[in-house]
Amino acid sequence: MNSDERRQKIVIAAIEVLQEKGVAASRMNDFVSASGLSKGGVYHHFDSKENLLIGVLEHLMGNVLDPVNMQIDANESACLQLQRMIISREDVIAEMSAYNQIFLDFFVQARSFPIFKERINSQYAIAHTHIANLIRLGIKQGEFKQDTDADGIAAGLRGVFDGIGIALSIAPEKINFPHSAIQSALALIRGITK
Amino acid sequence: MNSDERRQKIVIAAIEVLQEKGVAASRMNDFVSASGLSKGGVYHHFDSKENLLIGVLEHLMGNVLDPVNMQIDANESACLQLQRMIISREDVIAEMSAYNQIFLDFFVQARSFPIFKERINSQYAIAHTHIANLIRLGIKQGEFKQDTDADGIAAGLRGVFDGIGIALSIAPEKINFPHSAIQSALALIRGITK
Amino acid sequence: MNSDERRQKIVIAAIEVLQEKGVAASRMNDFVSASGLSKGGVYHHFDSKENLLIGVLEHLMGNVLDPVNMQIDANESACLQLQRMIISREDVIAEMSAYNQIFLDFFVQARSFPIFKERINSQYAIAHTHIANLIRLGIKQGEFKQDTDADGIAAGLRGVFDGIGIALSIAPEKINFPHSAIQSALALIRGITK
Amino acid sequence: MNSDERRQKIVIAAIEVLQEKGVAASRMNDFVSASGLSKGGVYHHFDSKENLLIGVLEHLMGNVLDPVNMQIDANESACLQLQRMIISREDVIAEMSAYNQIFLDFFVQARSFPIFKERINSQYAIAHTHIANLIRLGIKQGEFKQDTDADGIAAGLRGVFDGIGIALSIAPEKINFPHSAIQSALALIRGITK
DNA sequence: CATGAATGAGAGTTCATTCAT
DNA sequence: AATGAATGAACTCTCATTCAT
Repeated sequence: MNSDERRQKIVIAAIEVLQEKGVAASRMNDFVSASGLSKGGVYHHFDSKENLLIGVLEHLMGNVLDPVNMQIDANESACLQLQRMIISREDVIAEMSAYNQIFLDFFVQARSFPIFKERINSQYAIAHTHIANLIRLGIKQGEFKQDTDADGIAAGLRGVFDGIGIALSIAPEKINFPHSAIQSALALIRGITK
Repeated sequence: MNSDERRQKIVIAAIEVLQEKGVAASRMNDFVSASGLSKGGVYHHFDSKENLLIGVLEHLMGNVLDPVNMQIDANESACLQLQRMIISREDVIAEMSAYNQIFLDFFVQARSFPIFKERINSQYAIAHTHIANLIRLGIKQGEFKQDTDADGIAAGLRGVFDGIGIALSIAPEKINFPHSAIQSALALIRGITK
Repeated sequence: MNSDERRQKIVIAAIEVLQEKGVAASRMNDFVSASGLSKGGVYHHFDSKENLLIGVLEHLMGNVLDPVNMQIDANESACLQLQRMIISREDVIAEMSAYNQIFLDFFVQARSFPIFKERINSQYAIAHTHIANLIRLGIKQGEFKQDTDADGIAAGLRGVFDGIGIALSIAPEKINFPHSAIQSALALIRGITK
Repeated sequence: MNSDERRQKIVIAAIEVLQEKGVAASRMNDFVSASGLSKGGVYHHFDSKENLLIGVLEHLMGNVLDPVNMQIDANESACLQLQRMIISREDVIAEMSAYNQIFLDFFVQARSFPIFKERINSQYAIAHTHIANLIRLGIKQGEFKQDTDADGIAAGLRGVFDGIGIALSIAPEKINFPHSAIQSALALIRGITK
């Protein structure tokens, strides 16, 4: 098994640990046990816990979040583009359900791990700016109300998914995921439509 | 100073620490320093870090979240009641802005502190049920679309506030809090209105 | 209640704690709670934990061990004097049963509390010397075997009582206290009799 | 050095500490210093102080107490078997002299460490039952007096050794160990012989 | 490449004692 | 005399990281 494959395996094992225990409560030993390697073996591939967590973050961001179409077509309805983005991602969102808590966790931990902060922020900023720009396009096109707070609504849209994630972890029997999240997001967009 | 006053002071000092460092990175020594007491002095009032954090949680839940009107008037417009709840809480929400991150943090940490989970869940469940019931009332009254997913939208509403909180911590210059959160929430409600 | 009475009450409450928890595991707070006074109240009467324990030790040694007749009559059978000492103390021994563990505990702890050591040793030495002298008298009188190791047998006699105490705490259903202890002690004396 | 060897070394170093300071006054740091390892090094092999003490207890029980012949020959004189057991163990007893205090200490501490209690009790019960059974055999064979209290005498025999241990720690100059203990034990047996 | 024993700074907690009231 | 909040040194234990093998 080559080095990249080993790293991949360690990261995937670590994700399982993180899902079960959360970022703050996961210990290097937990990652080591889950990896099936020895302590030294893991450290051979990731020279610190921080770097392993960054590896996890990049794996998640690369494999789960990446395949979003970030192109804006200024000549097409912004509303349709937003809806398409949300709906087309139904499968991605379903897949994300398992990782949603880890993401939220990384977000929260980012405050005390400056290196996470940087990476998460830039990733977050890209998505946020993309959505806010679509909303601004919609305002310009006259589809959305003139007084719409593009950044506020963009943040709210993101929050809808986090909120569903939280609700899922508290009362899973009440939440139909990802259907609920998509319905809430679409309702939010409807709410800013003229 | 009597015991209740002192506990209150310790909790308030701890909240400042938590705002700055987050739950996972806050050490008992930080709480001790912030309190102005000695280590033993703090332990005299809270016999473990966990209990101090529970004290913080209860203080926040009692003082910040409590004063919400949980009465439902079945003869009044559900939509108006929802809007009033959101708008009337603008001052509470503004005050909460400072605590929003701590709440989210507690949510995330709840996985590794089962005692938090219990308390947060029950509090969360109360608010969630209240909002979902209002939405159901609106559906019955014919104000909201018949196919509205009451629990999903209720979770989404909650998420809007969390999402704004996250956005605030990442790009505070873009977010006008609490205005953005309220606008997003109102838009979401508009989106389910017939 | 005057000072002496208060001290007495504190000591008696402390003895109950010591019986339940043992010397090493008993905390000043336990003594305080048991006394019914406040922390400051107990410290008013005993200015340290060590002094309180010494108070307990002296109470036990004065009230439970004191009333032994330490007179040796060189003209009377040493064997009879020894037997009388053991038998006449049957009631004291029965009463002691409750305190036996505390005594043993103090003996063992004496190693790390030099101030106990001194008091316990002197008390122990008095009893040991008395018994050893009676045995020596018996050797001289020709009642006991010439090669009897007076100090060894004296220590063994003491040990019989400690041993019964240990057995009591492990298998109380098998031991008829103080009968067993007295029978063992008498057997030991018989064993050195010509 | 492999794990078993290291554990052994740590235990042996700890025994020296316990001999010097006693169980209650021995700190983890003392065991750490004595071991020559770091704090973490010791904790790598024993995950708590309690487990290290259990390791000590088992080492002592396995290495010092184990090699007693626990066979009873119903066709041989019980008295001879008892005497042989005591005398043949002279070397073991001499070796035990150094450990006797630790044993007694563990007995006393057993009250506050329930896990010790269990292990000590079972070990104690085995030895006690063996001796009591030998005494009962002697009664049946007509060697010992009919009214002999087998459990009481067995406990007394054990006590003789503990008592000598106590006397040793208080007045070592007077006690010829293990000779005294053996003489006392033999005298006790003689005392129940017809 | 891989192992796992070892490190040590620092975490949470305890507890005899003090002292303003 | 009595209170109990407060002190702080000392305790047990944790855990990311290192390094000889």
